[in-house]
Amino acid sequence: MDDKKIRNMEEFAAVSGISRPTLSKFFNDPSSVRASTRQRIEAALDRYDYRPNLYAINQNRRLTKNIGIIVPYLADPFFAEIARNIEEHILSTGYRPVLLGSHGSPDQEIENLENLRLLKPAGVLLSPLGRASDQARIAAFCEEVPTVLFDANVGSAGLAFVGSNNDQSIDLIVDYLCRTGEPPAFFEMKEPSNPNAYKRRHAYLAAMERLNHTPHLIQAAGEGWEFEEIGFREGTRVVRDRNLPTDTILCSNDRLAIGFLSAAYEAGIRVGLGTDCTMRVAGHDDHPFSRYTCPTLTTVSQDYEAIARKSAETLMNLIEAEKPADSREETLFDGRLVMRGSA
Amino acid sequence: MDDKKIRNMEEFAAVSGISRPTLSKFFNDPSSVRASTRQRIEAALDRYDYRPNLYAINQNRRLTKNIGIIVPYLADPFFAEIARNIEEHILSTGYRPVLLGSHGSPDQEIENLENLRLLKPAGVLLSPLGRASDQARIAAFCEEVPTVLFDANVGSAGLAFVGSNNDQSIDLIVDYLCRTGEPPAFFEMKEPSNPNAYKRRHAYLAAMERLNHTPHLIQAAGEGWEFEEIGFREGTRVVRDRNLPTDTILCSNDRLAIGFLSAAYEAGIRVGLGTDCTMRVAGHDDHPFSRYTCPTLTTVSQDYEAIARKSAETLMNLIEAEKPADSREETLFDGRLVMRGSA
DNA sequence: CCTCAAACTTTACGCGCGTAAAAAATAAAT
DNA sequence: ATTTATTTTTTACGCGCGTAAAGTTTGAGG
Repeated sequence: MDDKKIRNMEEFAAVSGISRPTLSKFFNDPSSVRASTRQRIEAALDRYDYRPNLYAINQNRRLTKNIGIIVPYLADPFFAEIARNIEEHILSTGYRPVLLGSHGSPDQEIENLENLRLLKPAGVLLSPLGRASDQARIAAFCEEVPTVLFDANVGSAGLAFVGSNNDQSIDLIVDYLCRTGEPPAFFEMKEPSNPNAYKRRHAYLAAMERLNHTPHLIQAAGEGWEFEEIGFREGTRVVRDRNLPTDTILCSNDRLAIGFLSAAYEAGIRVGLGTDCTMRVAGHDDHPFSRYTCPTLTTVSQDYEAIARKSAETLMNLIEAEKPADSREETLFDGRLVMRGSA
Repeated sequence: MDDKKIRNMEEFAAVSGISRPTLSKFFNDPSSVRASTRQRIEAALDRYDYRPNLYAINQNRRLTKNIGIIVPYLADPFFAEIARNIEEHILSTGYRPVLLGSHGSPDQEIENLENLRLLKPAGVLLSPLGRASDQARIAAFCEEVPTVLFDANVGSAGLAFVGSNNDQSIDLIVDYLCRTGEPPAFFEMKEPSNPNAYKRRHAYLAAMERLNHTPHLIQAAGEGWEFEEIGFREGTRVVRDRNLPTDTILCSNDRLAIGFLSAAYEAGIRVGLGTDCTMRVAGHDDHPFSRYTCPTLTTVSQDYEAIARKSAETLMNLIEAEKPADSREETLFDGRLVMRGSA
């Protein structure tokens, strides 16, 4: 590695003996130059360390190789995990992922969109906050930038949607719970921030009706993304009052269930399937922590990997195709029952 | 909002009646123009929506307003949380945070550094992987870009370090555990990836010696960042073998403790302070989930907010000062005992 | 060896903005 | 009203790269 500093493509052209336009072609797509030329360039590249100026490259492009990824809450391992998966897929296609978290705040979400717009991204993968989102501005953004929504739908914004099939997954676990014990009550937030929560509520009601059981909703007050806290608080109330028509609780998501299980433990109530247990609790999502709750949490898995892959693939196809796409594709992945100790 | 599209600063100068160089000054620092001029510009800004081209702005700058933030593992809520705090501080100073996660991979860590270098950031806040990190390349990077390390130290790279005082915090909890029951054994990974883990081990040994107790290390095999999994696996073994000289376990971090508690629960061992409990378990970090374990986890808190604030402030000071800094500042924050149900 | 398409070189311009220098306008103080 | 310091305008150049056009070289196939 020669220590001479290469300041721009001109200088690199001089030392490598390749003309600047050819170098430019190479950096945009190495396979676009003759193999022998590529080798000469690559040889020069590891003698002199030169990388094209990112800002100069993108200044004249209408679109860059950036792909924006926005998730509502990075401190939630579910989203951190799915974001990680998406990043990998983006990288493997030669694009550059740019990850932004909205911290549960609609203002931050809009600001993230604004900042992304300045980056002139080729496309965006957006998991919106949901109910709190500024629908109009998200829709406006989607008009300008090819955007695929995942996990949560907001109106019909975006070119496509990838999520999980709440009808199927809730049906699955309600069915399981009814087959193996008392039919479940449904534990959720009264005013969920996430649209999936509404779908799950309806799916629960429908499943119970189908099985000829009386549904029972337990709705916790509370705002924001501190689901464990809310689950704990309301769970404490539920087990104290003991006026449930059932011993089985299906939580709208695992984070609520984690809080609920903690509350049950503190109250001295044994949860699970053993003869000494007086309650069953199930969740939804297969959250990374759900295998370490006490007892381990029976839940329905969301296929993180599949959602990440499909979202990324769909976006890349739309970008490469360049045509405005004939219709808005919606892909829903089925959940899989994960039987553990709690139900 | 007029619908006429403004394509560049030239056009915005035309419609706003302000010359381009003055606009340029304004966008770099609104307070650098006369108040009346600023008002005219701002008036124009909300009639026409124009934002300067990010790439053109940065092309001619040696440094940008970007601040890189690299954490070893974004799916760990501890790092997600601290990153969120740092982002807020950065934003409040008018800089732009760029968050990158290394996914526990040294290669990814180096790649993150490379990518950041292309962004010409004004500075970087780096929480390195630790033992697995490519020390030489990190040191080289720190020579080029003003970098402040946090959470984990790597050699003496970087202009400053901000972390927690493991000596103090471990001392604190060992002292507490010894005062209130049997002296603790120390549960950790045999070859921890994080340098804090080594400090904590030594702090434990020193504290036990000071209190005239025989130390006892329980070292779990395993690699990577799946600490709960490792804690669960090794915890299962520990409670099965039952050959401990003590009923008290101090875990090197909360994530190990979470796994350990789960293992104890599965084995039917009651952990906590009650008369029916046969074991005490404590952790370290005050991980976001530690208040929802069963029982709730007694631990030592790391002051997330303080570490985030101090890291950001230190970096900003170094950037504004521009002088190469006389010495490498190390700031360690004390832990605070968080007494919950497990010990 | 020749042919010819593909790949490369040379030359040149443009992108949107930073910024320097000199001239002009404005605001504050005498 | 005049002086003076501050701010703005005018003019002009440069940054590093994309890319178009025209000319030249390369190498595969006959």
